[in-house]
Amino acid sequence: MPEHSFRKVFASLESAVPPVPGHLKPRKTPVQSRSGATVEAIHEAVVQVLLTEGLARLTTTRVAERAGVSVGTLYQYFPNKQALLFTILLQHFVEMAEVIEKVSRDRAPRPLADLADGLADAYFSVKLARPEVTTALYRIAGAIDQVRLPPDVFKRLETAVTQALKHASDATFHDPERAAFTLLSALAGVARAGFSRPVSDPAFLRRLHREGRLLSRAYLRAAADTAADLSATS
Amino acid sequence: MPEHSFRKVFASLESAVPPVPGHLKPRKTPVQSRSGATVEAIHEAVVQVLLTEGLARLTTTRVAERAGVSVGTLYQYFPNKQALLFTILLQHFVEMAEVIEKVSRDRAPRPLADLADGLADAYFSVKLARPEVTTALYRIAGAIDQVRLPPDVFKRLETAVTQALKHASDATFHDPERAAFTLLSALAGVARAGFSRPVSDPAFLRRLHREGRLLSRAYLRAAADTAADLSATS
Amino acid sequence: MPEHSFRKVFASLESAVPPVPGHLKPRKTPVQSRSGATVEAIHEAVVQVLLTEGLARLTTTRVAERAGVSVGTLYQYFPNKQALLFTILLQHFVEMAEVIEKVSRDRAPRPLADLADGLADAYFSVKLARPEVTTALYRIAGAIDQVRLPPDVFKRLETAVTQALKHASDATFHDPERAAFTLLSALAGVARAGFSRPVSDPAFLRRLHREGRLLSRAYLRAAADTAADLSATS
Amino acid sequence: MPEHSFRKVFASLESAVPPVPGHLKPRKTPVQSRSGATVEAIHEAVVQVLLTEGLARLTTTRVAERAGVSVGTLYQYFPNKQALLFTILLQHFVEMAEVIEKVSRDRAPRPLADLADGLADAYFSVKLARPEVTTALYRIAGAIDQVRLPPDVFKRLETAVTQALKHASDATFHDPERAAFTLLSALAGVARAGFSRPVSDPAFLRRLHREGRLLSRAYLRAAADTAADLSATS
DNA sequence: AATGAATGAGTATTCATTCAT
DNA sequence: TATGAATGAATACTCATTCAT
Repeated sequence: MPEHSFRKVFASLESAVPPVPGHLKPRKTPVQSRSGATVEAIHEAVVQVLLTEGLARLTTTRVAERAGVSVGTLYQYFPNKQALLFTILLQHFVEMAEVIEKVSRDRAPRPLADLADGLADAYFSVKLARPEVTTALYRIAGAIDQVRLPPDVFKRLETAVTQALKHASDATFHDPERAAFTLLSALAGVARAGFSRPVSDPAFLRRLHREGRLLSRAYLRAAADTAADLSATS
Repeated sequence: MPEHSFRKVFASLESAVPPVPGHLKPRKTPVQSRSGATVEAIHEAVVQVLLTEGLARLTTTRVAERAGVSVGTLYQYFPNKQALLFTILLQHFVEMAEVIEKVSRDRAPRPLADLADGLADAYFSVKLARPEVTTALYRIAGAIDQVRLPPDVFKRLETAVTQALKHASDATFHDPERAAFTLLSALAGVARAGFSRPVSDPAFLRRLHREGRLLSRAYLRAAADTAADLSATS
Repeated sequence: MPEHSFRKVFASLESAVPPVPGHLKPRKTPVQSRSGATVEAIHEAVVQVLLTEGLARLTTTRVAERAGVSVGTLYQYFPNKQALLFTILLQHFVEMAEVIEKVSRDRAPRPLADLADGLADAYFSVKLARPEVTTALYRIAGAIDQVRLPPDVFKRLETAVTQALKHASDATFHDPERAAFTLLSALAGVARAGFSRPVSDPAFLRRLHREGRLLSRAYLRAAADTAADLSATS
Repeated sequence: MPEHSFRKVFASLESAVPPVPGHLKPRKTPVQSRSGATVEAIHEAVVQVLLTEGLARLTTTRVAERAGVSVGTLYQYFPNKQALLFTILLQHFVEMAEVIEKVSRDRAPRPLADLADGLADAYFSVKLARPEVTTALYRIAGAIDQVRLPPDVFKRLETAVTQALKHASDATFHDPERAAFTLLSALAGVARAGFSRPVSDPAFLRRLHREGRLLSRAYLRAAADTAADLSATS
């Protein structure tokens, strides 16, 4: 019985920032086709500028330029610079959550080892989908961590993993939230270290993925209520 | 035989930046006691400003003020603002390396489980020594991820862990560098996630540490050459 | 015989700006009822925005929004933002002139005291009709004092007062323009001071009016040709 | 017994703004001679830019340029643009207050007519001292009236006039504050109207002054507790 | 050595105005 | 005619860095 649930870690973030900070919401919903394209172009421009110029040189003007629009237009869709970064980070987290949710959803319980692989695969599939984008995201992270992402996003991720853990056919978790937190953090650490390099080498990234699997399996097996103990009592 | 050694991960950083970028070296070596005190005061001031004001409000003038010296004096010891941040980060890494080196140095080989705990303990002992400082360091990280730390520092850390792994009395590693890299990255991920919160709760930090141990033991056991173990049993 | 007529004061403004600056004229005369309504709505919107948001937040977009039309439409009726402010100020002056003209028009000569009261009453009746509008107008004043109102407007006001002074049955003015100028300026000063407050208190405004009367009577009596009267009696 | 003293007019301003708004205070007190000269140069530059370019083109950069310093230096002495305008306006009011205080201070009671002239003379002496500065001040007024001058300044002015009125040897005032308010407002109106012209003609300004005297005498005589009534009772 | 005043490039953001639809 | 998305010039303010004293 944990005196301080890991769920609190994320919960504590909630008080600091309202669920969806008003000043970070897009100003207008892009309904017209042109608008949609513009927003997309700006998104991509942020990534490009981040990759080629770095966070320090990421100015609103530069992003607009790269996107082929005027600053004014940029500000029509994003209330401020933070929102620019925020959006692409948020999008990434949502993507991640969706993929992880799939691991256990609509599926029969599976052996823990399978789940562990599934989680690692899900995690790295998103990270590896567009390596440059992932790299760009790590550049951003520091600049955002003040005005944090809406805690919902974190919670959703954590919950997705927690759910997956409950789907294990051959293991139970005393404190699944804690395990979910640690697993996610560890995978994040490995991914971050791997992507914190100017260039991403495909072969290296593949190995990174494999290490992630190894880590996932090993940690989860260790964190589960040891079967050994249970069988011993019988 | 890895087609792409993990050592390369850090080595690849070398090309981007000269080993010890000249413009980040302290301008004068603090030989006099007064100078030493000044540098120390500035160090501490950086941490304090970071903690109380945040990265965005960390200006050279403010740091100088807090340190009780003039900006001019600050620039006598640090060539630029980057160097200011750089220095305290570097110091942290050196500290970390020293502690990890102690794990295996001048010691007889030990069981892997012991080593795993020793490494996790070493890692968290540094992180938990001054939690606020650790928090401050994570704030910085993003800001200097452009001008990276000299790869030596990373390599030294990685090497320290690698050496420790070789000290295992009951396990061998096919690719100890890889294991060292993954272990360090995973621990870093857990620590980062734990400290990326406005307030650090001692109880939570203790649990973080315990999770680190669990992770360390589990991963290392899994990463070790299982084939050897199997042949031993036969 | 004044070596420098007070009429010149306003006349001197003429050289600076063409009588009715082309770029401030409404673009189209609102002949249709719909157009008339639109212009009226914009007028009112300017006042409302000014009152609720302040001059600094008076943007063309905001005015259009408040008026329930698009910016484009606004620009169909007003060539630029200046014109927007200009128009409502102009309207106010015209109103004022009309009311003051009534003081003496189609009326038999009256005692100066009566006229003085009449002028003050006229002046304040306009200012007090919609106190919030008056307040809004003072907010604007500074913003357009560059591109001044067409001097005609001032002249018309001054002339109206001058005419009234000539209607005095018991006094003559050596330089009625001068007296008109001073009286108008003084009343304007009192009104401005009174309205330059966040909130308008009805009781206070009533007293303001009374002071205006007192001022008007006192000044006009003093400014009238007392010498002539005295010599006449002797 | 007025149900709403005129003193309230100014008092009501007090609640809106703290006596000396922190963000308008000069950042550093100019102790060194160079600093003093710099501040003075900036002061003068504000006036010059206002006169030659107008309020709309009064930018901090432009002022700094005109003053022969960098923007940075300007901001070393003035926390923001408002403060720039604020300062010269404040200075003007202080000057005005000082001159008006002299009218009655250290003086034996005098006839009301003398005092009236004295007040008008004081008022216009300040306005006419540097006509261009006065003109510049009127341009500013509009831009400031949001963040008002510290009410102390107004009160000091009002008090000075009130005191003077009490020094009349041949008249008493039922509500001297009210009279002070009206007189000041009226004089301000006349001055404003006179200076709201591109060019100031000395001859015209002289006449303005004379009208001010006339107005002052006439109003004060009328506002005083009528001697007629008193003599009537005797 | 120390100081801190001066510098000025750099940046986020606004808003009047236009014009294709 | 009406719309409102797009434009981009303009501006207040900051802060790393220098250098005369």
